[in-house]
Amino acid sequence: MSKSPGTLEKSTRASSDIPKKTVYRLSLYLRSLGLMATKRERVVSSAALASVAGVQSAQLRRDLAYCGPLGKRGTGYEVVILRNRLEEILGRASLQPVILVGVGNLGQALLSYKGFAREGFEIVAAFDLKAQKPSEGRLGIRGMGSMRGLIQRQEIRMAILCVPGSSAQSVGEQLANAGIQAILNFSPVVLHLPETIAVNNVNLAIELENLSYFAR
Amino acid sequence: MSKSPGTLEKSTRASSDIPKKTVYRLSLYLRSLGLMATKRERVVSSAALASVAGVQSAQLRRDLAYCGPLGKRGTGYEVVILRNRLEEILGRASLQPVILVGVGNLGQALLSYKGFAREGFEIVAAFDLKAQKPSEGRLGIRGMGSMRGLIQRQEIRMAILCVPGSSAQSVGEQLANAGIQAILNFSPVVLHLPETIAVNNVNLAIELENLSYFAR
DNA sequence: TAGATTGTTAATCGATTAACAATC
DNA sequence: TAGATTGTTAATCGATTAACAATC
Repeated sequence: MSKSPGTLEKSTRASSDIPKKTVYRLSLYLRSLGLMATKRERVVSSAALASVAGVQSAQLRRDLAYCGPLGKRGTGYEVVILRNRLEEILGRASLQPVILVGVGNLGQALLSYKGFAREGFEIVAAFDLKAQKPSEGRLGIRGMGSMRGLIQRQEIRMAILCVPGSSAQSVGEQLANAGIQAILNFSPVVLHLPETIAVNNVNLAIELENLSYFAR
Repeated sequence: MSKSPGTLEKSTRASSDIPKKTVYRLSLYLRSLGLMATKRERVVSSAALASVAGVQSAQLRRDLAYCGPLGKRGTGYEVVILRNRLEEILGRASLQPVILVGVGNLGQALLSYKGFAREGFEIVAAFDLKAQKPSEGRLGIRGMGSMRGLIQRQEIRMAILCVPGSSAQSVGEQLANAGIQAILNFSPVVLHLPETIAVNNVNLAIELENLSYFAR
């Protein structure tokens, strides 16, 4: 998933020693813990947390083992302590600046989506072939020419890629050359980039097509 | 993912005998073949097609083996024939009607996204707590009360779920009860539904969080 | 025929799960 | 102490890859 991917596996490159799939599930656990924290729940067992996150308890314990010993045998895990530890590991402490490239139909939609900000990611700039002046509360759209400079000046690490398939590879290369480390790729092609660049693919058309197969 | 997913595995339930991950990759191959067909390429080897799709040639051949013998030894695969066969298997011949539930920030964005239609999926109705009259070229938004009836009258099989996490489980159950077979779930919670319902999860916040981990 | 490439089997790899000793 | 639940090891399962015989 997707993985989904659903769906399916979607990315390349391992950075630390935590397996990619485990890292993904840590995010899942983190969200479930957030829910429990707001309900003022103090401790949670691996069985309970696993059930909310939709995994097996053995898998959850194995995943958490990568984060060091965090639970208390016979009792379970302290919700807030575990949450804080996962936030630390996933690097959620800091607000991450992100750029968005390709402001067509989907790009426009994602620009106006407030869910990213809510989770600690700020879209600091948007780029497209045709630049546009900023307007009432709307981020301006810059021409592609200024992309490289901005990435380097502001030390941006992450990009959301929403350009058409026909230009995705070339824009992906520009991003990589400018120093971008990680790309969330919504374009409908597989990018061929150096292994040091992490790429997660989200292909909405394939997700639907995939579902339609399983819906008979 | 990509889940890819990125990222991760994202769905439940097997319908036929083709593995879920293979089905997903078949969609990937289909898109690469489309590209080649427009370039008037006649035949393609497993090595060439695999490279475009970003997989190993052995994996591609194994995936295609589920679709029956399609290639010619010593030569490769005929682009158009293979494409047609994959479309047939994935059930892309027919246009699939889909409903969208939850027209908040992201739902609104997806409603205006034209990529779905381009791939053979038509959003035939949208639902939200607050109904809205249709306007200039814009689909009307119906109240939740009319959802069940419409699903059953029009025999809708697929739904895109964009409601907040707090109501996702309950709306998911309503969809399942009304006869929906497959759900593309954008809400940030794991749905607990009967195994007969296929669910693909797309969690944009987790995708970004996941990338930020690998971007150091 | 010689060269190329498929379809398929067997080997490898990695991820999930079961089981249980450690221990709170 | 008795009961519960973790952390971890070993067993299982599934998916990927390498290798090659079949064959165009």
